[in-house]
Amino acid sequence: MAVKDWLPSTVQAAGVERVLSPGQALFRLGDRTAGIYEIVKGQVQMVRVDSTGREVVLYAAGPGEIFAEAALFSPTYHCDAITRTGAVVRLFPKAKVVAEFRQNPKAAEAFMALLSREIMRLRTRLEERNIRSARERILHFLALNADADGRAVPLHGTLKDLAAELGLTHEAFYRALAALAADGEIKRFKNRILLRKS
Amino acid sequence: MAVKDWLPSTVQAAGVERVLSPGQALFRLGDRTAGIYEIVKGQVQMVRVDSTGREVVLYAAGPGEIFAEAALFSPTYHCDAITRTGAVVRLFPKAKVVAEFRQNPKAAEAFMALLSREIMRLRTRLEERNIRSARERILHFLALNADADGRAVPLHGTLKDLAAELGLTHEAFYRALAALAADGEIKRFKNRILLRKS
DNA sequence: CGGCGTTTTGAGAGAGCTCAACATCGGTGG
DNA sequence: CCACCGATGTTGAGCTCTCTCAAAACGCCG
Repeated sequence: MAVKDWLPSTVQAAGVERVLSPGQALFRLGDRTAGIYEIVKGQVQMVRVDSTGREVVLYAAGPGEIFAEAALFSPTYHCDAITRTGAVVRLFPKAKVVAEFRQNPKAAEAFMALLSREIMRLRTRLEERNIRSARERILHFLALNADADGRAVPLHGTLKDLAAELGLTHEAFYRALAALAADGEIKRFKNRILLRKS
Repeated sequence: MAVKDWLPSTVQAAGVERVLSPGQALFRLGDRTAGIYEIVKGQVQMVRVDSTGREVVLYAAGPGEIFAEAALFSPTYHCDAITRTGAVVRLFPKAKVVAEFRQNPKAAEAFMALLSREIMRLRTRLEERNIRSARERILHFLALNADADGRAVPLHGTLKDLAAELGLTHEAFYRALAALAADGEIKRFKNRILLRKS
């Protein structure tokens, strides 16, 4: 998922960092596409303005994420990218990236594989959201994020972040977690959760 | 989105149709990957079995959708694909597709562009689900699916299907639609919805 | 120690879900 | 042509679950 794992070093070297202050736009709808971005720090929102002038958020990207991949295949951007809180991003120039893909099928394949995996991840998260019950949604997540042994689930960010990723308020999430622990379905630890043995 | 719009005709010609009866598996976890599939009719679920033996649905793909793209870049499948209701699918053999990508960078780029667009669509749908209110979620959808004029939204499947796509029960969806129409926010027609002029 | 963000628990209200009944539409066959 | 049937579309009533607002305990870091 991280850029360094798939982008050839020649292209990585061409990455340019840019610091954005709160409220600043990274690009606007109609701008000529510069390349793809990786978020180093902060958050960037993809925003479109609808016919009534209201802002519609397409997506909020966070640290480590790559976004505007579609820019590689379009002459202009199709939405605005704005950071509310300020952010640091790294730009990989379109020309470099596309040239690399053309002369190096391996790199192209690696990129396709990356995109495919991202699609799968997104579809899974979407399916997750179809589960109404907080309890069941959490179990769905845990089942799919368990280690090889199928029991230990490593936790990365804070629980609060995880609640947001699951589309729950943190209160509902904490309560459901507590209930699962009380029922013996899970055991909670510092940075991981253990699922009950079958 | 449809296969015929991006897949080179040489590869398209290699497509093989297959009819699945209800409950039948298209492939199983660990099977050698055969290629990518397009769903012609019916529905196919991607399923993984968790450590407790419970089935966890990763994704449910419907007519017109392409799935198992990741199979192109992996020797084996990472989940089961099963149809509950029966389905017709078309298989595009991995070897043909990959060979085409290697010798035809244009085809590879078209595929990357397709994947990128799918990612954007999925991210948008995910963002949509973060909107709790049925009314606001529907407005979000309408704003982003309006025609060039920004007012007319064409409807494709049934309203019931749309409700499911938005993650709402059809009742809640119908009610919210009725309320929007009553408030003059939208006007409903046979196969489209008109948004109120700004 | 002091301050900030996370984690936790409480109480209440509201929104959407569930179950249910009915209307409407399109297709099928007598 | 009409009766029938299934699926979609629509509305009602009640309930449950999550959200919201609130407050407090906890842990971490300067």
